[in-house]
Amino acid sequence: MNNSNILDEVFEEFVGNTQIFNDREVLRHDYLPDRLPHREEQIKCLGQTVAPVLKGARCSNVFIYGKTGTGKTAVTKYVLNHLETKTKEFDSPVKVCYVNCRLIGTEYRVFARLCQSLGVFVPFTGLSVGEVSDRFRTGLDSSKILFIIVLDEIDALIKTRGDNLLYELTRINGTLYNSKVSLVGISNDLRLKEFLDPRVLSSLSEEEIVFRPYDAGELKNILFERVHSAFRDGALSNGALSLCAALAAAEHGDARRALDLLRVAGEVAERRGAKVVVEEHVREAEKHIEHNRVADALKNITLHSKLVIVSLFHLSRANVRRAITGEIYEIYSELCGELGVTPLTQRRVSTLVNELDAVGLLNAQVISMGRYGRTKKISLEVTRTLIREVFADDNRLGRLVRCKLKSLSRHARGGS
DNA sequence: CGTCCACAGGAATGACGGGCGG
DNA sequence: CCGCCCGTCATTCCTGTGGACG
Repeated sequence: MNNSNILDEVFEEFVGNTQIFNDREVLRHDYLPDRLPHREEQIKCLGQTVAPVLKGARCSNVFIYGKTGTGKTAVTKYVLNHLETKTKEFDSPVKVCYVNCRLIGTEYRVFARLCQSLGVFVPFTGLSVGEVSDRFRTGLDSSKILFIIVLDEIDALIKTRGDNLLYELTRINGTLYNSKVSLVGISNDLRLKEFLDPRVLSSLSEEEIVFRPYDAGELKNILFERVHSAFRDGALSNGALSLCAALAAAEHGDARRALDLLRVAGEVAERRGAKVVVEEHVREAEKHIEHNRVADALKNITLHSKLVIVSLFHLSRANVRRAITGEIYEIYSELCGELGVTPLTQRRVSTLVNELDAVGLLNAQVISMGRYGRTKKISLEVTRTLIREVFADDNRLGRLVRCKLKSLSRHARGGS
């Protein structure tokens, strides 16, 4: 076969590939469609709540909650986008600022973000929180507006930083003369209320909107809405569509998940050179997504967290299914020795374990062994094959994964 | 029924790299 | 340049505790 034949094949394949998608962007979960099925009620409710700003009055604070992928962010953005275009029509002094608290991360940066949206300059570090908050306050008051602040994924911020920020924001109106603030808080966690100061809670939830999970039928409709623009005609089988909806419904009623499944299934089909996306591609997509999620998580943790994982890897290889903190720390220390790195304290490793638990790379449970103390039983939530695969690229870690450990010989017998 | 293990996990503190305003 | 503050990571010190064992 000569070279031009090979190229012909490659090109042929690529051209064949375009059979599946029309526009895959439509399937991204951050894509904002112009219709949001099964959320009419919430749209109406939020719309009614914010409407007063069109007449120059402050609107009530709103507290929105529901699990991931139930459309909270989409509905909020949808309503506020429409509100903003309306305000231009009416020429009302309304401004909206959307903040994702999980990405922004700290109180300081939230204030910085708010300042930035008002055109007030603040350095991204260097000032005291009080200073930034003052600048925000004066900047806000002098711009004479109705300011709507959307705090998305508010639970992430509160769990790590407390409700200080919310407390200040809910009270800020008392110190303003020319401007007013309204808050829209969005939380994935229903129990968030328990973490909040009652005063903050009552002020924040002047209005409440609940987003229930979608059921399989609703998910199917949501997907269906986007299928026409996303896929070529006939490139998606009905079975594949239903399966995506069913799988996502079984999990949390998570639309984001359903969209991801559908998009990846399409990509799988494309790569296989198939003309139609079928159930099997969806199953494949499911594995694919999970695999990537875990591999990414493994890559994006610090060296010491990786060493904790490698410790568990070795224990699990020696048939210790559920290790305890002490065992892990021992092996971890040895691994550090191998690398010539000074080990962290057990206290620190303990919180690393908790963090890894939260990400889902391992499972940690506090248990009491009575006479023999109180500790955490820790087990790996990742297959050993995947760990080998991910760490193989890394020189040092690859060696650690392959090597034999002295301290392990003692545990090898014990088992359990 | 008390003891006591092997830690859990909170609080205080510090080192460090970044960046301020004066 | 200085003194100050930030967030992050880590250490040190600490008090708390479920339940098997004696």
